[in-house]
Amino acid sequence: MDAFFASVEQASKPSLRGKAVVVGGLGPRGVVATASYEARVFGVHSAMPMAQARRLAPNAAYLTPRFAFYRSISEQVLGLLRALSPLVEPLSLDEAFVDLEAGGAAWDADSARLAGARLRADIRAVTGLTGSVGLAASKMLAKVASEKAKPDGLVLIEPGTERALLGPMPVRTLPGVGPATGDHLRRAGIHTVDELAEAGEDELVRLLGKAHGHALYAMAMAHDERSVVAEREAKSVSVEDTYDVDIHDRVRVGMEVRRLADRCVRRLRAAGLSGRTIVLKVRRYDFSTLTRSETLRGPTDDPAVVREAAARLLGSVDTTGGVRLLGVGVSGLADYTQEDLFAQAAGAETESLVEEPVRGPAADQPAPAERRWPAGHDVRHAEYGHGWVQGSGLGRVTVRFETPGSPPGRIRTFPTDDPDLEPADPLPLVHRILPGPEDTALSGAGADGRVSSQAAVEGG
DNA sequence: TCTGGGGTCCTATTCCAT
DNA sequence: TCTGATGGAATAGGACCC
Repeated sequence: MDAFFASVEQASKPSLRGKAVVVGGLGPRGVVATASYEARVFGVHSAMPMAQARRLAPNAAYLTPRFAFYRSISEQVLGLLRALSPLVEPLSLDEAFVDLEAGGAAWDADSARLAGARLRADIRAVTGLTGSVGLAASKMLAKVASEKAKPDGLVLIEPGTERALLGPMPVRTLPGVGPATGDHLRRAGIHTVDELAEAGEDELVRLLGKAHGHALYAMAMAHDERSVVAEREAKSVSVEDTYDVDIHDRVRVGMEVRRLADRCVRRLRAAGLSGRTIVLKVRRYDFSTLTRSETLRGPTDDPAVVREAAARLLGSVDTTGGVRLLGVGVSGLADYTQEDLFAQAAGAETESLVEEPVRGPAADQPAPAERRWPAGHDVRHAEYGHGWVQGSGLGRVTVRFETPGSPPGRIRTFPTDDPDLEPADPLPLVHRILPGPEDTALSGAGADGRVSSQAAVEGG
């Protein structure tokens, strides 16, 4: 999906269409999650500190992400992909691999192109958003193709043309080559994919280590046999918070670690999992990051056990000077049903004591006397109807009243505690006009394939 | 300028068991 | 019993991805 978060916001909010939109954390230490293409013109891009984005594009709209809404749209798109093939591998909310051949949706270049074009049209019809499609014989090449395709395009890499296409590209275009590997290679005089191939496998292994070296050489040769795997099981669950200002107080640090442990356990349980290894993450005032971990005798999903382990781990790190981020994670995951019976029995008493305060809504936020109005989130006003928060502060909240189907709306300002104003759920982006059954049916032309064909639907 | 949150995978080191 | 080789698990850190 193209500039996914920002595009969703533009589709939701008519007044933002064609304008610079930046979605990300709005706190003093936020970073950009997605910038609309209009905002990218000013040099704003993902992972950039928000403060810098604001200097570059002071007039852009700045919004906090609405992950639940993005997830629901992502599910709609995944539904379209699964109609093409049972082999769909999501990479993130806005990106997935599809094995078109396995689904019989494509068997050669022409049928793949057709399926890709149909898919793009269907994505637009169902979500109102644009997606880009990369078609090629492997995951790696499909990804490269989808990068070239966006925004709002389709690129197919013809079998046989792969090496010629990749050769002149900078090494950084290969997935898995980030800043560190890029620098490493540059210092060795390797700038393009051709130069990677020329360097040879042994040299790359010497430079980058065994796994990375072999993988990179294979990619440079346009060689990638990895298959599309539909269901990958989670290997870890973690939560972390960056604080607006560094925490110096040890007691406060301890409290935060406990809260994070509880949040992590709630996520763990919601997924029906338990885990054996508890990980504490600490980012200090100077951005140095360290982790400490402890492996239990068996998997647990007991909040008290995770809290205690996290607290023990905290004891082994020096936090003088201040802490900017804390995180708690659990890995070594097991099915909930494999839970140690002894721990469950023992937990029966402690848990009810322990968990109640955890679940309480007020447990996390000390005293949310004031209602929160995050920028970009939906609201409903008794008189003016549906709108979204443009901004808030100083006891006031500014709302723009408009909906996906309306013309750009008007702005009004209210006291933050106005009883007529309440948070609302997002409205669907596409108002369906009596959806006929064939509207979404889109089954790939049934046939079995020979030529391997992968598609990546991709965002940016 | 001042760096999020949620993950995956790889590497090096240490420890322990055989 | 001491020593060494080997290998797996645990631990810590780092690169990378969206």
